Amino acid sequence: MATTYDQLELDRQLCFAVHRASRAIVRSYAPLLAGTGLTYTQYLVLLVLWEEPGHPFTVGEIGHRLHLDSGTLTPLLKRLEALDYVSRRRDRADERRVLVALTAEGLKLRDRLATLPSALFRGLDIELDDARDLQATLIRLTDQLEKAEDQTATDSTDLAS
Amino acid sequence: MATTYDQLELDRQLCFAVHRASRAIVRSYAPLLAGTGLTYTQYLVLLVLWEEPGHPFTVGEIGHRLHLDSGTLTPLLKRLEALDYVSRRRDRADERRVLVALTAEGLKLRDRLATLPSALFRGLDIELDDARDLQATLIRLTDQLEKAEDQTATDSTDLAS
DNA sequence: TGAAATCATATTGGACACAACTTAATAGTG
DNA sequence: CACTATTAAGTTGTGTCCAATATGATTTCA
Repeated sequence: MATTYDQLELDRQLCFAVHRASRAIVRSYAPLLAGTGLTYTQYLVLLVLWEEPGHPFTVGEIGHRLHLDSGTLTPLLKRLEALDYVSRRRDRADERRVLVALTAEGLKLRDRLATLPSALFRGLDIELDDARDLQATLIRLTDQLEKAEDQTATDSTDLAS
Repeated sequence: MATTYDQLELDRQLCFAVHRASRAIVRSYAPLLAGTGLTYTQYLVLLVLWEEPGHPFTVGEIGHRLHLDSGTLTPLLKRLEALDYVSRRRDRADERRVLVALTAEGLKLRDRLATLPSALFRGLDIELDDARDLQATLIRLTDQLEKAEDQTATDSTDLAS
C-alpha cells in the first residue's frame, strides 16, 4: 500500500491553527499596547503582578505562572524595569533570588488597561460560552502536552543515572 | 464605582491559553523533529511544499499560506537550503522572485514524517471530534482577528492619504 | 562541626522565530 | 517615459528555548 499523507495537510492540522492564532493574537495586541511601550509578553508579566499588587514575585514564580523560561524573563524584566513599570532587587534573605515588584507607574497601568481584553474581543463574532469552551479545551490539551514533556525529560534523567 | 479587574485575571484569558498552547506545541515537536534538523516552522514550510511536490513556490506564496512575513521566511529558507531540503533560485522571468522547490532529500522526508501528527497526539486524551471543533473555532477566531488587522491597516492608510 | 557534594536560582550566550521598517529592483499602467 | 504598486531582501528589536555558568543555599557525612 502506498503511503498516505492525509495527516500532513496543513488545513487539517490543529497545531498549525493554534500556532497561527497565537501569532494573530500577539499582532492584535500590539496596537492596543502601543501607548504603553509594552509587548504582549511584558503585558503577561504585569498580569501576574497585578493579581497581588504590593507582593513581590521572584523570577522563578513569574516563570512558573506563565510557563516561561528564566532566560526569557531576565532580559524582559530588565526592559520592564527600564520602562519604570517594575523594580528588581536581590532578596536579602536568599541572595539567589531576585524580587520583582510593581512600581507606582506599573500599578497605574492596571486601570488604564482594565478593559483591554474586551476591547480585543469587541467586534469579534464569538460567543462567551464558546470562548470559555475553547479556553478549557486548550488548557486541557496544553497540560497534557506539558506532562508528556516532563515525562520524557524524566525518562532521560533516569537513563543517565 | 471602583474599577474591576476581572478581565485581567490570567486564568480567564483565552489569549494566554492560546499563547501557552502554541509554545507547548513547538516544544513538543522539537524532539520529534530532532533527527531531521528541522524546527517547527521549517516543518510548516515543508508541509506547504509537500502539498504540490515538483511545483516551485515563491517566498510570497509560502508566506501567504502560512501567514508569515518575508523577514521570517528569507533566513529560514536559507537554512532549509543549507540542510539540502529545498533549492532556491531567481525566477528568470521575474528577477524579483525567488522560486523555492523541494530537493530529492526534501521529498524523502515526506515519507519519514507522514505520521508525525498522530505521533504527537498519541497519548493525548482528546477526541478527534473535539480536536476538529477546536480547530474550526480557532480558525474562525483567527480569520476575524486578521480581518480586523487588515481593517485598521486600511484605516490608517486612508488617514495618511 | 566543617568540608564536600548537591541543589536552587538567576544570568549569559547562541540559535532561531517573528514583525515592523527600510531599501532595491522590477512590473504594470497612464 | 514617469509614476505607482509589488516583491524580496536586509536590518533591528524582541521573544523563545536550551545549555552552560556562577553563585548562594542546603544536605550529607566523615
